[in-house]
Amino acid sequence: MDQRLREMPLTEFEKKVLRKVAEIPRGKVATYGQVARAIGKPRASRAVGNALAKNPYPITIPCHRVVKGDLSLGGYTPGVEKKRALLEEEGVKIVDGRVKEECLHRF
DNA sequence: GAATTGACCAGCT
DNA sequence: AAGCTGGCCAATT
Repeated sequence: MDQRLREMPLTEFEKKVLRKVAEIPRGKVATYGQVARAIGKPRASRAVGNALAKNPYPITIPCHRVVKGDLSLGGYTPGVEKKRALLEEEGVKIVDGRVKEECLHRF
């Protein structure tokens, strides 16, 4: 429990990630690679996933709008099925576990 | 301070 | 086409 209270000093990198993800419009999704590139670190897709996994602001940051570069759902700590349901409810079309390219948000 | 992990990506076999 | 390996970034142990 003090683990959470311990500290939450978001680094610049994380802040950029959260900001980009937060600006993704409803009904659209972005890939980790896209987000990583948008913040100036095209090879930091992993760190992006980590930032969301820690999820400093679960309400401010709709992490479910971030998918893998292969357009597959990717991962989701609470449950991938939940993620798929949320995206579909937001208007994202998912076929065979893959998000439609037209649903990708362009930065 | 080194080694391991994690919601990944691209390239090679 | 599917599976494996290496590489990259930040955080945790």
